[in-house]
Amino acid sequence: MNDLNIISESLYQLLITINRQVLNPHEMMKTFPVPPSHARVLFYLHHSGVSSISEIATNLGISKPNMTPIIDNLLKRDLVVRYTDTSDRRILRIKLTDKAYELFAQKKELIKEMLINKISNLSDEDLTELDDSIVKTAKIISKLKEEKDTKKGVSK
Amino acid sequence: MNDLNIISESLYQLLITINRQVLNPHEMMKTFPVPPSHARVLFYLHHSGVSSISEIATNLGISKPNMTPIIDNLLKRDLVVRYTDTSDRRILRIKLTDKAYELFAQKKELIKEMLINKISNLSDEDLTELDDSIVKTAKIISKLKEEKDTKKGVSK
DNA sequence: TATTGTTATACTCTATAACTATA
DNA sequence: TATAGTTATAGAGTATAACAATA
Repeated sequence: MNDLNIISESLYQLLITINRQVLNPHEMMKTFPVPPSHARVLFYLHHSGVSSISEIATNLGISKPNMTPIIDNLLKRDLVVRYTDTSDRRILRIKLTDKAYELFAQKKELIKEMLINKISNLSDEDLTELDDSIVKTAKIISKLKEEKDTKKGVSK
Repeated sequence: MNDLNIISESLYQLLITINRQVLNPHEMMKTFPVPPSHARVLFYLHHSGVSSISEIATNLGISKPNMTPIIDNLLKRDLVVRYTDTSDRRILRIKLTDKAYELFAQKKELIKEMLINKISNLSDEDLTELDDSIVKTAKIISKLKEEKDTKKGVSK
């Protein structure tokens, strides 16, 4: 029988350490050519695929009226396309463009370069152990369920 | 000889997985009773101790004029105290109050409860392996150097 | 009658330029 | 002359309430 309290403490410390020493989310968001809320919408679409405006708003905790200028801005920058759902003409579907996918690929490479730079001073022994423990951690964490509202339309 | 490219890919995937499945930084920031920039100042002070206004501004990428209302607001909420440096009367030192430290302790407990809730469905075997790999990962990551500007006063 | 998304609007957060005080 | 921090101000981001269109 495991002590969940101890494991959650370890996990908490890991999260703190990562944010301080590896990748600060705020710094990462700032590398995107759009404001933070807009970048969050892009991340959401990158992960979830085509989504309605309400679905994005609910899952990201952004107010619906605020979505209009955000999507307008992303449209202007050719990062998303917007089209009406044929079966329910109230709903607008938002989809990332190829340009957006390219942007994500570029950012990923930049982040990886930064990570390489950070870990390059570790000993070979540490690197081997790090790779092993990272893969194990990620594998188990990916089993955790992700809570998300996947309804097409979304009530309050 | 390790392949840094492969390890950085593993690390990148871990960061993505954590943000999606474990703890979203944006959600965590929103639980603080102050705007995001104010919460970032609190985090900075919690980690770095007493700091000057310029030091905080430079390290967090916040403009100096913007620091004035942020510190005023934190003062009003009794989360920081402000006092003049005796050796250089231009400099204001900012320090967290006991109330702020209590707030951090409370938030930590809430996050740990949330983490326990998330991992409680894992098998005993997974939990044992998770704890082991987390501790190993955190130990090695904590060896990475943290870049920070520690000058008292700070130029551009 | 309920839901999707928008408009109108006010409030909050933020950055740039010009300033005062101290070194 | 340079630096710490502030004031003034305009712009960007956000949320609440009321609305039009569709179901």
